[in-house]
Amino acid sequence: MARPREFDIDTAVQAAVEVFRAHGFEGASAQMLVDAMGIGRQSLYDTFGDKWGVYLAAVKRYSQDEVRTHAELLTSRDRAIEGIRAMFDRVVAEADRACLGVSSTVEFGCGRPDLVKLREESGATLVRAVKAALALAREQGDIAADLDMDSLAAFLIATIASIRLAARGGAGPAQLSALVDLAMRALR
Amino acid sequence: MARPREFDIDTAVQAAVEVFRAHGFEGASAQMLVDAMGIGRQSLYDTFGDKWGVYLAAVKRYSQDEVRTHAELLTSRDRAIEGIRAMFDRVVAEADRACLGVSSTVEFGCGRPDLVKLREESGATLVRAVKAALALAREQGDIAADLDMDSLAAFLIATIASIRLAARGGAGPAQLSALVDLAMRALR
DNA sequence: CCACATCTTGAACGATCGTTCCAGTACATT
DNA sequence: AATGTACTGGAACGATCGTTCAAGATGTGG
Repeated sequence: MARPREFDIDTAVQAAVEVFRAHGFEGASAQMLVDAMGIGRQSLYDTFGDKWGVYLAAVKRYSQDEVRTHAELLTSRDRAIEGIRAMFDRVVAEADRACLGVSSTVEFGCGRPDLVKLREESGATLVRAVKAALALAREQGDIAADLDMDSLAAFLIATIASIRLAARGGAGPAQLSALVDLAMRALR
Repeated sequence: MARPREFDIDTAVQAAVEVFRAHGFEGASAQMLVDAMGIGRQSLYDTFGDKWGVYLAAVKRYSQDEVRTHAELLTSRDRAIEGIRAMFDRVVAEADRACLGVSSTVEFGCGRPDLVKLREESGATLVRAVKAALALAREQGDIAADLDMDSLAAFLIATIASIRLAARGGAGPAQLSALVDLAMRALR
C-alpha cells in the first residue's frame, strides 16, 4: 500500500532515552531529538504526536529495561540476599549516568496522569520482584523476621534512588558502596 | 545619593524560592518570577543580573534555611538519637513540598561550578552537624561502635533526599515514616 | 506501469523565552 | 530647591521554542 518506514522505532526511542537522560524534558529541544534520533522532524511528529509523546515512549522504554535488569540480578544468585547486593552493585557501577525515572519524578511529580500511570505499572512490577527476593532471603535466614515486607521493599527501592541522587550530586563509587552497606545493614 | 529600593530583597528571594521549588529552573519563566516577587522586571535584572542569578540566590537562601533547621532539630533533644529522629520527622512532615536542593541536583548535576560550590558549602555545614550528633549518640550508646562516621553521615543525608524523592513520587506519610524507621535501624 | 500512501527535507509559523531599551517618577544628598 | 541616582512599568528586541505546511522523493499494491 504505502512506503514503509525507513528508520527503526526502537533505535529511535533508545536515542531519545539518552537525550532525555542527559537534559530532562524541558532541557531537551525538539532539534536535539531530531539530531540524536536520526529521523526527520516530520517523521517524529507523525510517529509520536508531539514532544510529550516522545518523552512518554522514552520513559516507558527506560523503565521496562531498568525493571527487567533489576529483576534479573535479583534472581541471579543462590542466596537471595546476594541477588539484592548484585542489584545494588550494578546501580552503583552505572550511577554516573542520570536516571530517567528519578529525573521524571523530580521534574513532574504527580502532575501528569499518564506519567503517573507509567510509573505505577513499572513500579508495581519492581515491587513484586523485590518482595519475592526478600521473602526468599527471609526463608534463607538472611533477614530479620520481624520486618514488614512492604516497607522493606519500598526502602530498598528508595535506596536505589538515593544512590543515583548522591551520584548526581558528585559522590564517587566508594561513597555509594558505603550507602549500600548501610542500607543492607537495616535488613538484619 | 539615590532613591532607596522599595522592595525587600529577602522577601523577594523567598518568593523566588517558592517559584523554583514548584517549577524548577527551566520550568520557571521570568514572568512568573516578576509576578511572584512583586517587583518590576528591570529591578529584577538590576538586582540579580539575570535569571541564573535569581536562581543562585534562591538556592543559597533555601539551603541555608534548611541546614539551620536540620542543625537545630539535631540538638533539640537530650539524647542525640532522638534529635536525629526529630530531624527526620520534620522532613517527613514537610515532604509534600518539593525540595530545591534535590531538584537543583537532578536538574544540573555537577555541570555548573557556582552551583556546585553552593552545594559544597551548605553540604559541609550539614555534614558537620550530623557528625556531631552521631558522635554524641555513640557516646550515649545508641549507635554501634564499629560504624564509620563519615559514611554514616552521608547515609543519613542521602536518606533525607530519598524521603523527599519518594514523597515527590506520591508516597504518603506512613510510607515515609517506615523509611525513617528502617534507616535508623542501620545505626545500631 | 500507474497511482497512491508515506517517506524525507527544509522553510516557515505563531508563541514564548530571557533580556534590554526607554520614559517617567520618586527619593536622598548638596 | 536643585541635582542626580535608581527606582517603576511597559514596550520591544532577537533567539529559540514546539509545531506545521509545502514539495519532492521513494517504495508498494492494483
